[in-house]
Amino acid sequence: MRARAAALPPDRLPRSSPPALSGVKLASWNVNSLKVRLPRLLELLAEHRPDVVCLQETKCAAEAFPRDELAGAGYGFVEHSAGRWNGVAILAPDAAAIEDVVRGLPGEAAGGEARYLEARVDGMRVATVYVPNGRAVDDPAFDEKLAFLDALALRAPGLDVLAGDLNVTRAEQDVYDPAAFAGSTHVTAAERSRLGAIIEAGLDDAFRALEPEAPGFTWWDYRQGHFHRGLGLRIDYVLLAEPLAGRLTACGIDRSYRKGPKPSDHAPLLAELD
DNA sequence: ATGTCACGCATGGCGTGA
Repeated sequence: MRARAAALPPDRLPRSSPPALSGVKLASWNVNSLKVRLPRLLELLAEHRPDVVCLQETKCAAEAFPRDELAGAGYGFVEHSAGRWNGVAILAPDAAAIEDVVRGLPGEAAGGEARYLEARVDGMRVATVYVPNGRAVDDPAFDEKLAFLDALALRAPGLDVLAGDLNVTRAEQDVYDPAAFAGSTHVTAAERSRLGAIIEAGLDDAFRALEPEAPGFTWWDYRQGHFHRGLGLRIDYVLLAEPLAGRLTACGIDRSYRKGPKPSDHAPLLAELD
């Protein structure tokens, strides 16, 4: 190795020390129960070694968090939890590097639902979010979903990274069969315009920025073999403000975590910055 | 084709949410 390197012209010699700026790897995953998904999460941490992990639907009370197991995997965390429902968390290898934690989204109607958590990690203002499902367009929960998205758009300019389950498809290409979703939540103009406002606030859609054509589904219904039939939705996002957006080098969905034992109905989304 | 999964209790079966 040394002999080969020494044969290179001086300007192409390898650096004698690592570059001052190293890459950053981000992950976002709706785990649909941290307790049930812990083995798969530990698998993901070992395989990808992300620098920041945004989790949603932990469904885990704060006192029940698997602190020791995560520490054993080399991760610290902060969480915002509401017992059996919802729940979000941010993980990072150095717990002390997770600072200025804010639980809850300013302006949200039901802060006790534990759908939003912010922290500064490695100098980045990072938020993890689990937007309300909305149930049905004629349900009061749908109006609450729209109000939550409005509040998110107001907060967006203060963020460097917004990652999570937005429960909205950005466009028709993010839906396996738009006809099958006629009249449903997740595809309406009201929801999409609000997601558009979040992006317009300065947060780039990392996956779509790199993959203009790929479906990029992140969720598949557990029923009817939808995953194996390719019937999914793109409802999970990593959104990046500048200058991070300009450093984006890769973004993808690791569908292997939607397979195998005890999968979540969501697959993790991974992004790399140089 | 409301066909799966996860929660927690009115716990070994059901209501609720997704």
